[in-house]
Order: sequence, then structure tokens, then C-alpha cells
Amino acid sequence: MSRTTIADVAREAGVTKATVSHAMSGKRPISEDTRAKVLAAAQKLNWVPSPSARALATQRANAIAVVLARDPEVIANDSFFPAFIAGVESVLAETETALLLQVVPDRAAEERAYRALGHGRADGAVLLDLRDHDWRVPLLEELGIPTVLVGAYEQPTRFSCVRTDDAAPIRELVAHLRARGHERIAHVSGPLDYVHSRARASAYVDASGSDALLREGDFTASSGRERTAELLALPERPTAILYANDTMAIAGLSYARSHGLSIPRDLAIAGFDDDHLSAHLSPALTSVSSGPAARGRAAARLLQADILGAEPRTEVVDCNVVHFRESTSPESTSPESTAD
Amino acid sequence: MSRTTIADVAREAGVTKATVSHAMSGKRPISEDTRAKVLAAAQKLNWVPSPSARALATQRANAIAVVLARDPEVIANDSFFPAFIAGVESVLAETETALLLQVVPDRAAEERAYRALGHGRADGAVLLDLRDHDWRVPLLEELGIPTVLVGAYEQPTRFSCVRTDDAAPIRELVAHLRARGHERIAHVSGPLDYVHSRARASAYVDASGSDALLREGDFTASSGRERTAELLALPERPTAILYANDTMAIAGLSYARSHGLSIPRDLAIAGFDDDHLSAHLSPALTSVSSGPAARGRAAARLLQADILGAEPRTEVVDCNVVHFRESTSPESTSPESTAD
DNA sequence: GTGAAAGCGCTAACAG
DNA sequence: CTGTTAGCGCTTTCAC
Repeated sequence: MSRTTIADVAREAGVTKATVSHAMSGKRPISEDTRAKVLAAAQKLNWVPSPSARALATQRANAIAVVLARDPEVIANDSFFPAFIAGVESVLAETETALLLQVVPDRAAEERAYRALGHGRADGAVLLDLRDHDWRVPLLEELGIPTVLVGAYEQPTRFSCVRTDDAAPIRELVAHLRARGHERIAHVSGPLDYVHSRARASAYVDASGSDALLREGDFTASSGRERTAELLALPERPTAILYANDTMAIAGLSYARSHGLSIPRDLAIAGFDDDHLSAHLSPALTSVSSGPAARGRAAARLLQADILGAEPRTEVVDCNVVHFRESTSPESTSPESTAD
Repeated sequence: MSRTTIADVAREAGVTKATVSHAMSGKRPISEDTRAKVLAAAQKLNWVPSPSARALATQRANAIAVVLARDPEVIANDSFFPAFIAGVESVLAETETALLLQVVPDRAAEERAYRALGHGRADGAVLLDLRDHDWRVPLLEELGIPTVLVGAYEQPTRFSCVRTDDAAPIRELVAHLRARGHERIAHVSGPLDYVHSRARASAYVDASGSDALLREGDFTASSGRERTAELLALPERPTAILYANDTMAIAGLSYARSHGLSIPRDLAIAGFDDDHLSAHLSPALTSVSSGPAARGRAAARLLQADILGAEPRTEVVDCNVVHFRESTSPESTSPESTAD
């Protein structure tokens, strides 16, 4: 069961390990003759270089990492994450780079995970769900690990960023609802310590002129239900609710319906992230497609460039598209198609 | 920027590298005194062991791999995969094990990826979407890499398996439709070279008594649309269609509707994998929840046990639940809740 | 153009 | 109970 190593290949080809290494990498001139012999030997023995040995010697792992502090459960019901990962992988696949996905239970484990990256477990990291003064940013800066921040982040940083204009679609939605006569428009946000949740929430407050109808959710269906219940119990209940994701929107929709409200007649509803089935719901759900795949691709590209020594830079990926559907507009009735 | 190593810790604690190593792992008796000194030094220097050095020395990577030959695009629109990964991660998180996800463009790259695992890039592999006489199985057996097969596989193997009874829910669906007077029940399957697709298709053929209305799809919305178009163009068109996933079912549903059919009156429709939004569609989609998270957890457990030296074994995770909803039964009208 | 040898950071015999 | 010494498989000086 002992694996074949570079030494085996060298022996088979009648050269030294150094020659094999250079014949494969092309990092120094090799005669056509010996290169052919080496290639043949490697082929014959089915040799692949050991990633850990190479990582140890070069400090390069050919992998990038995503460390998640979220409950794994959330991954399953989130429409952003899978599409984002798909976008990342579509870029990584080109260079046979792997994605190291690590879910950690607590802060200590999270920190350990990032420190381990510095030792050639991965060459870079993607940071999602940033918070204000996120502790991970200075840590990774200190460790000197190439990193890309996905989403809004206010503090100065020398890392690459993938940004989107989170405020625009919210303004657009509020305007759309206003135009239809809605005056009490509520917002169920994501956790407000996330920068992106807060950016959207404050765009909402700006556009609607008040935070009286702002409620904080946590992206789960149950929080969508609960915040909706609170809002609908108000003496002057809202006539429209914007949710920070589709899962909460649908939970809210179900709740409202089970309490006798008709959507969108009695209550208009909009989601965020545009799950691929949202266009097919009844009523079709108005939602904002946030271009997760495009953002994943951008993040992977920036990170790979950074790893290869390019200057970090910020890229604004503007792929937010509001899909207006039945849940906010009684008249429109044909389900639209979703876009990436 | 030079990382702190075990040597730094040893120096700081006034002991040797070996002592540090053993103080951390507990693999040999250490006096309380020195252990405390070592721990303090490690803490002070924020030391984490280098995963690649450790992998090189122990042949253990503390990671397991999932290599995907699919188009990344498919990951984004698949409801099984994210939930499965979430299940896997929920088990791995307990032991700070990472998941190495690698998407490969072609067969050669796929083989290289598996061979690289043997060198301590990962300790084991999860195989999805098995085919008959899948070449990956003998390869991994030869490489001696602990592996778990998810889904049906007919050939003998010494690897662990996570199985489910794929036939039962199909039989149940066919019986359900028969009881409602349907006589021409069609099936749009997944690619028939997948063992699980074929298992379901043949259960369908057995239950329905014929393969005249069996069509092969590929899990994409467009194939759902096309196969539906073919079926509905038949002189005697089916009155019910079972699809191998919800994405195809919904595409079929849209197509049928746009051609003037009412669901379920003119055409009953059922999906598979029970996307978390399917219960909220209109009509709510009858679908089979295949317990992806439970299967992910089982796969991770079996694999970890195998890695630690346990005998491989087959576990039947029976978590298929058919959710009968409006798309197959005119009378039932309240959207049910989904379960894991 | 190629070989020899050192070393990446860790673990695991083997001594004491 | 702890120190010494080899490697794990690769890359990379430094010689030739």
C-alpha cells in the first residue's frame, strides 16, 4: 500500500529526484530526452505529487478555504451559499484548485482554523458575512494570508473586496410599493451585526423614512414567522413587508395567509436572494437576485490573483436585479423567469 | 512573516519538540508540570501545528474529500447537494475536520484528484452519483483510501455504503395516482447511467407495468421541459408525470400550464428531493423528501469510523417520505410543512 | 543540463 | 518521564 513517490519515478527514469521535479515544473532547462523519460516513468507509475509534501516545501496548498461559523443547518436552506460556491468552483476548477470548507462550532475553533491556513493548508481565504470591525480581518492581515472580503465592509483593509450596491434594490422596491399606494412598508432584516444586513436595513430606513417598522430576523423560517406575527399584531399593521431572504418571506407569507390575509391584496411581500423556485410560488414572489454565482466567480478570481502576487483590489459586481412578481403587484400574473 | 513552529514553542517552554508534540497529543505520559509549561508557551505564541507537516508525517490530513465531476451550475440548482453537505459538515465540525470540495473538468483530472488523496491530502472520500461498475470504486480500493458510497451500488465492494430504499416511494406514488384513476403515468428520470436513477426508473416500470412512458432527463430545468413536451405530444398523453427532481417537475409544470393544462386536473405532477420551497408552490408540489441531511450525517460517520480502523459497513438510512400535496390531489389544499 | 544534499514542520521510534 | 534522531515527499540551493 506504500504510495509511489518522486523517488520511484526518479529510479524508473534513471535520474534524480531534482530532475523529476524540474521536468514536471519546467523551472529549469531540461533536455527533451530526459524530460520524455521522466514523463513516461511518471505516467507508467501513475505518480501524482503528494500535496502535503509539496505544501510543506513550498508553502502552497493549491486550495483556498471558506470557514463557516454558521449552523450547518443554515447552509441547507440558504439559496445564496450553494450558488456562490458553484461560482467559486467554476473558477477553481480551471486550475485544479480545491475548496476547503470548514464549519466550526465556536470562536476558538474558528481562530485555529484560520491560523492553520497560514501553514500551507490553504493559500487564501474567502470571508463571508462580515461584521463591523470583524476580528477575522486583522487576524488574517497579521497572518499575511491572501483574503477576499465578500460584501460590504466599512473599515480600511488591504484585502480585495467583492462589493455590490445593496441599497439600490431596496430603494427600488420601496419606490415600487410606494407607487402602488403602500405607506406602511416594513422590513424584516437579517442579523444587524452583519454589515450587509445593516446596509440594507439603513437603505430601507432612508427610503421609507422611519425605522418604526424595522424588525431583526436571522434568516430562518421561524424568525420570519415570528417577526411577521409581531408586525401584523401592530395597531396599524404594515401593508407591505420586505424580507432579507426568501425563506423568511415565505414563512411570513404562510403566516399572513393562515391569518386570513390575501397576498398581495392585503399584504404585499418581497424577498431577497431569489431562490430558483421563487418565481414559481403562488403568488410568484418578488425578490432580488443578488447574482451569487457572479460574485463567487469574482471572489475566486481576485483571490487567485492575490495569491499570485497581484495587488489586492475592490471589484463592484453589480448584478442585483429586482424581479417584480405577483406578490407585490396584483396585476402582473405570469411567472417570470429567473436569471443568474 | 515566518510562522511560529513547534521548535519555537519547544524553545519557549524549555523542552524539546518531541515533548511539545506529546504534550499536545497525549500520546505518552507527560508530567503535569511540563505539560502546563508547553500549553502556556503554545498559547503565548498562538501556535497551531502545520497541517501539511502533520499530514506528511502521519499520513492523516484531518480532511475528507468530495470530488465532483458535475458542472458547477448543477450544484446551484440542486436541492440534494447543499443539504447533504450540511449533514456531512455537522458531523465533521465535531472533530474539526475539513471538507475538501473539488470540482474537476474531466476524467483525467478526476483521477489525479483521487490519487492525490492517497498522499495525505484527505483521509477519505465520499462518492456520489455512482454508475454501474463505477471506475472510481476499484481505483479507490486499489489506493486503499477509506471511502463511503452514497446511494445504490450493485457490484460487490468492501467500502461502506449509505443506502435508501429508492423503490418504495416510487411504488407509493404510483399507487397513489392509480387510486385516483390515473392509468397513463409517465416518468422523467435522471440520467440512466446513474445507479440511483435506474433503480427508481425500474421501480417505476415495475409499478406501472410498462416503460412506454419512461423518458430520460438530466435533472436540469430544460430537460424537464423537453421531456414533458415529448410526453404531452403523444397521441395518448399521460395524465400524470413523476419527475426525478423538483427542478424538472416545476419546469414540466410550467410547460404544461403554458399549453393550457390545469394542474392537477388535467395533469398530476410529482417531484423528487423535496426542495424546501416545494410545499409553497402553487399548486403545492407532491415530492419525496430523501433525507439528504440524514444521509450526509450517516456518510460522515461511516467514513470517520472507517478512517479510524472500523470495519466498513452498509447503513440503510430510511428517511424517504412522500409528501402528498396539491399537485397530485385536487382535494388536499393546505400546504403541508416540509420535514428533513 | 544534471546530481547531491539540505530543509520545510511535524511525529515516532529508540535511547536514556 | 524526556531527549535524540530519523524520516514523511517534495523543492531548491549549491556544485559539477
